[in-house]
Amino acid sequence: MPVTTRRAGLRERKKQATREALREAALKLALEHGPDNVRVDDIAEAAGVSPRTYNNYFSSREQAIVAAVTAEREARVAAAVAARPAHDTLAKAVIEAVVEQYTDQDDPGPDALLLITTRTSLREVFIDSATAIEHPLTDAIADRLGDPPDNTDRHTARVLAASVAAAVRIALEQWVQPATIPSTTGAPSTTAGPPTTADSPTTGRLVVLSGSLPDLLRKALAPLTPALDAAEHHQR
Amino acid sequence: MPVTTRRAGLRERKKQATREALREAALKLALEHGPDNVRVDDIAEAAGVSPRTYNNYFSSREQAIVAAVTAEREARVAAAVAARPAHDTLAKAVIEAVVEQYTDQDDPGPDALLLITTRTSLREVFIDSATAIEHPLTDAIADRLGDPPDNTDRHTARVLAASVAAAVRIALEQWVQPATIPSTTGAPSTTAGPPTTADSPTTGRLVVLSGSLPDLLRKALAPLTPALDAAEHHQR
DNA sequence: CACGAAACTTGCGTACACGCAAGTTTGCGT
DNA sequence: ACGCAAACTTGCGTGTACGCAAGTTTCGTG
Repeated sequence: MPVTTRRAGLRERKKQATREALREAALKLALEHGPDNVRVDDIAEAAGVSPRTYNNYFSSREQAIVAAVTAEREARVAAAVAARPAHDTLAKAVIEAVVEQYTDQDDPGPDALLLITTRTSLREVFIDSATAIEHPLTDAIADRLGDPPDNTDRHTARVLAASVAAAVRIALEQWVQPATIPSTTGAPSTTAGPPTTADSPTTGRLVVLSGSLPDLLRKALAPLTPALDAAEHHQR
Repeated sequence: MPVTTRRAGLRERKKQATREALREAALKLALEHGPDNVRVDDIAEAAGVSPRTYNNYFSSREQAIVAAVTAEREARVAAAVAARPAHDTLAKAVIEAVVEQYTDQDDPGPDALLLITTRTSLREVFIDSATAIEHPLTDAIADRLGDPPDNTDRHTARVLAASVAAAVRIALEQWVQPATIPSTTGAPSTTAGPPTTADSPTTGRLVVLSGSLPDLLRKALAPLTPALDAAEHHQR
């Protein structure tokens, strides 16, 4: 092994480079030509890989664009929880870590956010991206609860992490909500009819980000505080 | 309007009939020829509709098969919560309703369950089906909390419902888990490589349903009890 | 330093999802 | 009873997802 490979393998770095290239190419093209006028072939070409390779990294066209905005928040949230002082309540640690990581976003740029909030499919993927924190967060919470590392169950930690993820999801949902929607409460297949047309096609940026994200996050996480506290007290 | 149309419109009934026909056709064919040897065209043909219509009812091939097993559990869970006696704790109402509805399943048949647990893609859709209870459950919980009906926020109810859904999802996940998996902790695109091969292709029914579903549900829901209780007390 | 295995890329082929613009059915108002 | 509008179905066309079986690169090891 020559000194040229400084850290953690060349392979891994190339992979990350490709991933980032795809992310940024996707976002750039989407901003330039509009999200619907970008085919995966374009993204792949702009990133210098084959279209097939694109799908080795992202399983849908929207994921790449959204990934450019969310970057690797999942891992960072979990790390932030672990980094909170030990005397913090579990509830406080989680809430502060989440708010912190979603606030000091490395500014995706307001244009990128507009892009995502405008198109329904992008909104959905963006909102669902919150569930990605579930697994890392499970580890972080289990750690704080003092769970034995070999314990494969970790019921409580898993449920709490999933609940936190769900709360974050709801906060994001409210944040990017296009003002007041008509109805659309049921499952995606409730109406069944082909009038599955768009929501606001050329309405042109009427979406307003309702409320500040930190506030929404705190409000959404507040109801979970009792559960987090209880888990903490019960465990020790 | 002649007396022939007895209740709730002919249109609606036809739609439900088509939906059910598709569900059952999908399950039947999947059981006969194996889940991979069934194309949507086959399902559509067996149900007597065009392939295009299939996608007006289900947005993926797996959804129809899973829907045949889960039927309309979402709505029934919400109804069950509303039906619990008024003196019940919110926590108790929710837990009992969930357990009840997932226990007295109109027996999908063990073969159907095996089918779902065997194939990874089916497992995923099945597990995700738990999130469908979120919206009905939000209404039911908001109702019990005495939220004003015009209140469009209902932060607490939404978060609690989402958390319950997440807990149910985790219980189902554990229930259909194929024994002990190696790792697979990260997001679906973490490994990135095309070695995206199957998990247990011809292993032939080695999956064992670990533990009884009611037990798993109660264990998963238990950590949320404090949050449910707190919401209830705070609201009145 | 060379070699073999494992990881990754890529082209190909197939199946799928879905917008669109007809054509058909249902249901409601008059 | 008639007719129109909304709901639903369907064929078509395009773009997308992904298994497979090469070809290529990386990496550990003797």
